[in-house]
Amino acid sequence: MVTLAEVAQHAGVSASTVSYVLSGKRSISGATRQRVEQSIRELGYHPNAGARALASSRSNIIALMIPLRTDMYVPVMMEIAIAVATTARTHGYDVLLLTGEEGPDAVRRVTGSGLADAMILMDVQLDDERLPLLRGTDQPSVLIGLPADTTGLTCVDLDFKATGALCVEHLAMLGHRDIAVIGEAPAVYERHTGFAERTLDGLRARSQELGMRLLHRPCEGGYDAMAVTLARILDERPSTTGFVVQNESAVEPLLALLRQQGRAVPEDVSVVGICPDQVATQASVRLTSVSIPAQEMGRHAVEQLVAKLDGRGSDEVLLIAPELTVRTSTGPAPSATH
Amino acid sequence: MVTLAEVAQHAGVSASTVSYVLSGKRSISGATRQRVEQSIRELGYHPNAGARALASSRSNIIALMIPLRTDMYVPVMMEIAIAVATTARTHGYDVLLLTGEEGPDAVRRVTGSGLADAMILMDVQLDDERLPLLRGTDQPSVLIGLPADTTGLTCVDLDFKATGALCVEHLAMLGHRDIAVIGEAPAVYERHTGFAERTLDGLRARSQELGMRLLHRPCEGGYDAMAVTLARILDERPSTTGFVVQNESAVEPLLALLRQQGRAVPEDVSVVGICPDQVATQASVRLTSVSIPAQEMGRHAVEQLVAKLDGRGSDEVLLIAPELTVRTSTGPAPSATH
DNA sequence: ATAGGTTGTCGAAGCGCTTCGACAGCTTTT
DNA sequence: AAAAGCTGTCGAAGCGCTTCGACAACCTAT
Repeated sequence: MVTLAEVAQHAGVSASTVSYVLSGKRSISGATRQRVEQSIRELGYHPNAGARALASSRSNIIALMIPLRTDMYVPVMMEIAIAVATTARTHGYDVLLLTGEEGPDAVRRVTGSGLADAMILMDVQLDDERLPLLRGTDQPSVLIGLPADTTGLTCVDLDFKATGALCVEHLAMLGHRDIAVIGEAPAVYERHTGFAERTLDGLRARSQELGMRLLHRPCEGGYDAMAVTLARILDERPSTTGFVVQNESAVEPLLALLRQQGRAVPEDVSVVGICPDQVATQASVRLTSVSIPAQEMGRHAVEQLVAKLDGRGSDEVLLIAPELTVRTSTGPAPSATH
Repeated sequence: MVTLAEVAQHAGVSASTVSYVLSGKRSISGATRQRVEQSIRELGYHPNAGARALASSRSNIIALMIPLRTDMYVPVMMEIAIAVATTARTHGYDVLLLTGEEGPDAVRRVTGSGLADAMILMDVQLDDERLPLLRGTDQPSVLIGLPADTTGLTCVDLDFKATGALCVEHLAMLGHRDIAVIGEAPAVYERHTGFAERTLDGLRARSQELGMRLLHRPCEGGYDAMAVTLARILDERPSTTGFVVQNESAVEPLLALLRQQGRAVPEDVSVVGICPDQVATQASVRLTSVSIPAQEMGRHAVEQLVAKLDGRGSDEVLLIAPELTVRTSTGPAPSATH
């Protein structure tokens, strides 16, 4: 293991000079810099992370807490995680992966031990028990998702309320009057996950404003659960012509079931998805959808954090405006006179 | 920030004693231990990770390198990552998330800087460029996946060759003679990903032994790609009655297309999947499948690594025996006289 | 009673780095 | 020509922990 001191000796300078070459915190003459860089290369020197962390009280690590359960949005989580890791590297940070399992203890542990300089939390619940800890520490953090009370917190999320409204508007514009929402699994609502409730708010508020009738049914993913849910919906409200699907693992089952029942998409019923673009374009019908900007959220979260660590940046809530892409799963409502 | 020294003072012992209480590396009297533990609790002490790493040259971190691209097996990757993180925690380790993006450089960086004590590599290619580096260092590592040459390496993977054979055997037993394999995306084969080729080996070898005819076609995920591939297969070999699907994002499209063409599953054609159980049970037909034991692989990888770090353990290749679960997507081949 | 073991604790050295103050050698200002 | 300001470099202190050797204090055996 090559040390700073060895590099210094090899280059004929003092240890501190090498350190300053590395950090750029003091000016170094071109000649010296080159000599040092040459030695670093020749010796294959890598700064020791532990020593660096100890001396500077900076670990250059960002902790990312992902949910343990995989009952929703797995591809989204993965995309966010990858975006976080990639963006972090461009700023010289590495990413520590924490699972939700430890809960608040993980926050304490990471904060207390100086393992990470900052944290990103995913799968935030409306009244998340980790929040008091975040507020009580001076370690920067960013939430991906929105809790009930955001004071003193920095958050990024898709504007799910606007998303709900946008879906409704699109269907309204096409003349649909009775619409149904295929929601997330019941468990997601039970644990009060912000995005699910906010979407519903948006859907309800806008459909009321527009004089539409809306049915909301939670639904586990998969074919069987979807079959039951769809039957119930069509039984209760046979006039339903528009669907908004939030649970991405219900998308394909819904399309298959509709087909099976002889309901053509988009001629007889329209379907709008809230899902990553990949899901929308790979479905059996190219889905009109509001995409979930996973990458953007991950990237933004890291950049906020880096700004804070550099003393710039501040607490703020960024709600990304939803964008609806029209594909081939939505069309004019079948005329009522038909 | 509370330090060891403060705890020591508070408990009326020396710093080293506190350290030994924490590590258990020397025997400490019950009375002293309790006093120290009490002080730790009262002061809310957390050992500083950097200092610990520096002094002990152990970071208690395991690096996990996941693939950057998400063109395959996203849920599997996620499950492995979560299993790794969870298992690592039970052994006192944290997990550092690296993306494949940096390639071999990441290995050098982590090894050189002592950021992590060990690494787990996923998405290993037959002739992976990271392997020489692993062999050239004394840092323990485990591969999830199998390269061409495993000398000096520790690997875990599903026995994909046996998996291929098992799928063929199952279909053979049911009387199928002409079978088709829906493979991974062409890109996966182009970069020589071990598991894809090994599966194919197993499929080919066993079908030849059993006198079956086999067609293999790579296939991107999604409905459109699957439609093209299926049409080609049925055009070339209309007598095909058995399908083996390796690309999990082709499962549902295939089922939908078969249904659409009036081919009943399992009466007219049988389908075997190679995918996580969740995919198999959530499909529109409950899929007979060989499951991918993501959790088991993640857990085993960590345990191997921990064993190595403790001086136990050795290089070995663990191929997990495949298990085929019969569900409702396979049945006897339609009789030839029909 | 004495040599030889244990057991529990302490002090000090050091892990490899960052950073602060000092200062020599310049250049610029007055 | 002296004062003032830059630049580039160095030495030393110290970050918070682990670990090694030392050594009291006690417990066996002989």
